[in-house]
Amino acid sequence: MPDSKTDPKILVTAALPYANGPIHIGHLVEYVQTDIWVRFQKLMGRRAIFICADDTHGTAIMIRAKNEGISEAELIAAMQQNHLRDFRGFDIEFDYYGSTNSSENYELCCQVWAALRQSGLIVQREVSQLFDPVAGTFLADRFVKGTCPNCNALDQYGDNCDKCNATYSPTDLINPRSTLSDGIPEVRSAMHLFVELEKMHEFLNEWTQTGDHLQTEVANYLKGHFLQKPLRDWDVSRPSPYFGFEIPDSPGNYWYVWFDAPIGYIGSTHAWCKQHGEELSDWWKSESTEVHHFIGKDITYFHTLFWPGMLKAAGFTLPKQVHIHGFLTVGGEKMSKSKGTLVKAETYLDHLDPSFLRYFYASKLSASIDDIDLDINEFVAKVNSDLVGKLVNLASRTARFIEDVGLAPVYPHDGGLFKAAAAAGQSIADAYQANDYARAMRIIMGLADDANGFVENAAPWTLKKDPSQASKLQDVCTICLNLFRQLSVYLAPVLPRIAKQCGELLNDPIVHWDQSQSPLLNNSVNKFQHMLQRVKIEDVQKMIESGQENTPAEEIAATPVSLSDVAPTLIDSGDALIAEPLAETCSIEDFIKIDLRVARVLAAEHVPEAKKLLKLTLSLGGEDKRTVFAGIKAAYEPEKLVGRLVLMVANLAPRQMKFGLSEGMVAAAGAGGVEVYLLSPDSGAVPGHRVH
RNA sequence: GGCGAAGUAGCUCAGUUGGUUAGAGCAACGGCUUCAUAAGCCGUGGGUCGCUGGUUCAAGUCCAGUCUUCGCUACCA
Repeated sequence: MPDSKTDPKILVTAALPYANGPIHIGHLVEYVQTDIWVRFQKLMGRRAIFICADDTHGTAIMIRAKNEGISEAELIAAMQQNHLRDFRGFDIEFDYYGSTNSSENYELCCQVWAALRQSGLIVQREVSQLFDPVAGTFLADRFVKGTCPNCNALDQYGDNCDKCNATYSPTDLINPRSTLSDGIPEVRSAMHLFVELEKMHEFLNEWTQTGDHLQTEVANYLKGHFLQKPLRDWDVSRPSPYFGFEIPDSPGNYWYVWFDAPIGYIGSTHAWCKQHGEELSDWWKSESTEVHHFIGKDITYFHTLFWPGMLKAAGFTLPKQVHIHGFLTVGGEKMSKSKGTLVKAETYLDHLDPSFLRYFYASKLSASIDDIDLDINEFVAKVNSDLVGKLVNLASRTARFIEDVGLAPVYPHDGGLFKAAAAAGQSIADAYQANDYARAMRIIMGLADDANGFVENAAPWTLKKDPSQASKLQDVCTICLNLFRQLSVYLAPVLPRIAKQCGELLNDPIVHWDQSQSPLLNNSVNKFQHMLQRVKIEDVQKMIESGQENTPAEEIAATPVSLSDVAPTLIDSGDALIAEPLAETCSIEDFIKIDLRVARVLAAEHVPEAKKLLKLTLSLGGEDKRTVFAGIKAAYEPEKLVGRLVLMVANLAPRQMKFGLSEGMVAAAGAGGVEVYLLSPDSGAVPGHRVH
């Protein structure tokens, strides 16, 4: 009977996926990484639980539900089913998968909130924030530029000055401008609640810089970025309307989604506890619990400063470690929808075996926060060569020789192979524990090489031809299958399906790491069945193409039945609109002020020092030529632009940029970066035509 | 701009506290084998360890500088 008060317990979380979209292969880096770690802990016989949930609150969910004509509750319920199905498909095995929109989570939020109040960390104040009347939104500091009030440097951001390092409020800027619309922001005020994080500065300094809670590069990042100056107050409330939990002692205000999302780790644990007759305090207020968070580097700030601060203030168990990973790139580039490389979990599963991706990720993951790259050729080579050629082949080439007689009763002489591989178990385990799966895979595949070399020398196929060698044949195959089983144990965290198949082949389920330390004898051997198909590069290409061809309408058809059931009229996703809400209504007079013209690209060139800009020369016909700097470098090759027609804002006031004077603006849609799509007129339009 | 990280064979990467002719896998090439999912085994070729300088008996490994690449740059979810 385990004593939950004193036994060491390991609580593992992965970041909560946002209920605003499906899981894709980028997300899966983290869930696979975490799942491997948890499975490893369990295989070692440790008490570990894997807790996760959907992150369900916030403006984006609210707007999406509205656009789809369904309630938020319906939206997030459908999305959770979608997520759970994808995770199951990849053998991600949660002990509990909840929702931040649960009664348990609300209860915990209230607890944490009360503690923050009690510690005197919450302050309330009117926030005078710049509001962009053109874009119809409040402006974050980075979206306001103007003249530094301290040194009068031009073109400085709303929070601090590059030139003199002064920090100030965006409302202090001289001649502020919205970078969204170039409109003149106006000051509006609203009541907000803040956590005074600076009061925890000393604690956070110590927690982040000592005790191995973080990778060193992360600790350095925090030190260099945040901890050298006072920590800003954290704005944790949003005024109505907002989809979330209303703050009990502040009616009309809601907790900002980033407040209740991490508390979802605890809320979800609470729900699990109720199911299993456990006490929440044994897990989240206990010296004997190790809390491990796995996250991507994009949310470092929240998990390494706000979150430990909140936990500390509320008296919960602090994380033992926050394990931070990098992003996934495909073919060395950021994943992109238009290139088809932003592959949804569901699309992947339509074409390929989940074990491939689990193994591939494992072979690339280390404790570093560097990005990992999925190169299609490497993926195919690795899976076929390592998994099929080396690993599965061991069983495939020997099992059928001893289907009749089974494993030998005594472990034969194998030249020390099994013993050596058993000894390697410790370094493999160490590598798993340290998140260095790549190292673990290297060691394991080295052992598989040795095993295949043994088969080659022992040549069971020759022994088989001589009936007097039957016992020798049984010995050789017993050795080989035991080496295979040993590797299957080592790989069980990564490849649970192979472990299961190995257990079935040899009539002995793999349940514990220690099974790698002693051979299995005297068991019958079942008829060998293929364990993994080889992967064909055409299948991978088909997967990419099918993602690429997905028009928005098809995309909906590919989303779960439950979602299309509740929103049958859905055609396009609301993502784009959510990302950038509609601007304020404008009059026809306002619109007429903007003179849009068709223009031809006469020349296009790179600006060597600019990260994002291309220098374009545009013709409006006749002698009227304009130089325009456009932020489309990531999306377009200059050569391919020359000659084509574009739309330009022809009467925009010229703007002095670092690299020269820009005399207009080219019209384009998309989120920015690689996702930029220039607009073109239908054929017939000529340079100089005005757009009405 | 600031900060963080990386630059080692064609590709992906190992190289512990500085110590013999710098390693692995994949790819290439040559041979062997046929039990196995055209899998396996043996062997060969290929690197002035980004560049420059320094410390040292000794540097891929430490120090300084420099170049290149990538990522992050907070009230975004």
